[in-house]
Amino acid sequence: MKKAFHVTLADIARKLDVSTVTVSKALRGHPDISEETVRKIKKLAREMGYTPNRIASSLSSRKSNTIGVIIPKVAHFFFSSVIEAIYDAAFETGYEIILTVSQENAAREARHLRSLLSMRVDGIIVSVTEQTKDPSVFADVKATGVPLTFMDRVLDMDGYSKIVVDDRGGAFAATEQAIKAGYRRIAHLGGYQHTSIGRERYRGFSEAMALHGIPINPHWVVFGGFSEDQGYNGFMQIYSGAEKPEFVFAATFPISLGVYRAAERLHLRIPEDIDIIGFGNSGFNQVLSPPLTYVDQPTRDLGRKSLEVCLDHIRRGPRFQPTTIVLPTHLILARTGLGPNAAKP
Amino acid sequence: MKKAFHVTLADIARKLDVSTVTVSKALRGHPDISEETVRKIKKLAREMGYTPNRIASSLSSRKSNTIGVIIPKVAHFFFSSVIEAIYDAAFETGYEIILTVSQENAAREARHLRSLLSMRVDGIIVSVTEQTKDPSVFADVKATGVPLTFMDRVLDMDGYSKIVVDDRGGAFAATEQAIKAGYRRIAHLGGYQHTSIGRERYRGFSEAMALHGIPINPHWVVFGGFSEDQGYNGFMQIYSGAEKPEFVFAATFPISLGVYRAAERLHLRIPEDIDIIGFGNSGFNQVLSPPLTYVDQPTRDLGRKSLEVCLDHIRRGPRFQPTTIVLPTHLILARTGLGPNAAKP
DNA sequence: ATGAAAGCGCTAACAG
DNA sequence: CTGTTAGCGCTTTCAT
Repeated sequence: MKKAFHVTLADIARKLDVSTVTVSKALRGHPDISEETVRKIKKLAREMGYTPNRIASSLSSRKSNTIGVIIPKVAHFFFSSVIEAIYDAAFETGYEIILTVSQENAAREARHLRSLLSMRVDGIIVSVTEQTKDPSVFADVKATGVPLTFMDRVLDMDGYSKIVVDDRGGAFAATEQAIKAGYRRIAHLGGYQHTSIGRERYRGFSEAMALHGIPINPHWVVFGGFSEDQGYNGFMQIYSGAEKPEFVFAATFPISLGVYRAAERLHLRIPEDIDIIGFGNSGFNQVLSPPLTYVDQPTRDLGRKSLEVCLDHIRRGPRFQPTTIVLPTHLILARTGLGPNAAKP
Repeated sequence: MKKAFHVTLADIARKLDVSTVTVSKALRGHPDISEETVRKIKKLAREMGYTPNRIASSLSSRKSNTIGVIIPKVAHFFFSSVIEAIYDAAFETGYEIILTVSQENAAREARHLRSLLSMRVDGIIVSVTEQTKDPSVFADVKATGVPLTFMDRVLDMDGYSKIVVDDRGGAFAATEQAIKAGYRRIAHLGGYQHTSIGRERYRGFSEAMALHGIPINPHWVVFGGFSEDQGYNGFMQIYSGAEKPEFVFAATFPISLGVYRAAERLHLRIPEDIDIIGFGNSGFNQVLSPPLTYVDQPTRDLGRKSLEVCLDHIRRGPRFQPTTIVLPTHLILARTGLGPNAAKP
């Protein structure tokens, strides 16, 4: 046996003394062919171990039945959870997913985008990196006419749909919860302000502060990225100041984790010395020590909805009207004793 | 503008009054073409926004430059971490990954396998589901000549490589650690015994028990699957018996989590009432309450190595000699006080 | 150094 | 119902 062997339509056609077209139609369930022939063809195809060549089929039909996805990370609960939902939804519709991982690197993101275009995916779903500022790469996609859907971390471009969660509302609720619990010395560890979620979460935070007439201490606000290390460093920076906060609103789960680590390092007890609310679940927020109160994001809905909208765009073509969908977030209280009163009885 | 517009080699050729062959060669850096022409062609290609059509290229060249991957889950630290490593390695080599997710479902796994074959991937990496018993689906792949590499959860078939971690050694070390700490009433929450990792981890466990002359209490061994719920149920079942263990060796991280949940439910303190060692990291084993001692798996190495071996198989073709690579595991002690003596001073 | 010819395996359009 | 004719966009000989 040579390199790789595959049975073709022609192989089947020859044996049955029919044309490849007949075989093609029969196998795809085209109504043209008689039941009798269909049965014979399908049987032989199975016996010969026929595997349709999707590459040839795509070239000919000018559609690949694939959706390209670009995300910043995989090994994070949030993204892996969204991805899993996208995969489940795609499986149901028969589409295949071409996933690419930008690793929070804008240059890599751009390369993946080109690659997906090269692979002639029928649509693209992208959650941009934390560095992405230049929308021109995405503007190029427009010239190709390939539908694109932004998810969670979006760019402000028209012509494309955006599926996001209610970042501002979630941040507002978290901050307000802290205020209502009695905290006044409130810090915020946020993401970069050029990212949509970084901006929106900060906005929710500051709106809640303003509404309750609490001034924001600029030394207590750090926009240092979404990662655990950045959360750790950010908290260290804040806590190295003369004035110490008693509460932190962390913009992502990894940031929260960084705060936990920093607190341990500084021998601060949570929530007695420093209390915290995070954004995003990890699957074990409840098992952390202490359990972490957080803003829950509907990750599965995000995934499913993104794919749904993307497919819709593909099907409708140019007639498609881009939409922006904002999915609700929910504050999940991990423990009852939040607040300075509860903490220091 | 119509559906989707893409510049072709012919478009470029026409403008420059050369043949498509020349353009194709120039763009691929074929030595045939003069520097002069190459420059002109590349320049125009860029200006016209040419994106090579990989589908056409694949059909023609009979290689897709893609690797198919089948894994049981994404939203789990272990798998998402392995995947991320595969993606990084693939990015460096210019291969694209076609990831599929079986969701621990053997039927779905089989469908994904066919799909990958249809997409004419150049190689396949698979970690089988916890249900997978029938190797015939994978035997079919052999007829196609497409290289396949098993990863972590493997099937015993020859002709294919296997990249695994030292499950038995890790399980042995964990169990022995417990024994040395003074525990005797030792339970095991394991995976199904028809899976490679379920078997190997149990084997390591029983070998350690045997070596130290500790009889295995059959009521304290449950083979109930790898998930959190299954861990929870398994522990509940064990603990509902008359005799209670004082230590559990959990075969996966989710199982450990299930034990944490069950312990909380039963108002058991860890480690005072029930101590535990798990298998696999989650990224926050240290932040759990209490921190979890565990057998660490080299997830990134698993991913990189699998891709490496797969590419090797592709390059060498039939001359390739399948290998089995066993990567070392390490016991990571989360706290010093493991053991009944430490726990009850 | 360049190009003409011949397909890769399949599907769309149209005839019969 | 079935088949013929033409490609899809690219690469691979093999001439020139």
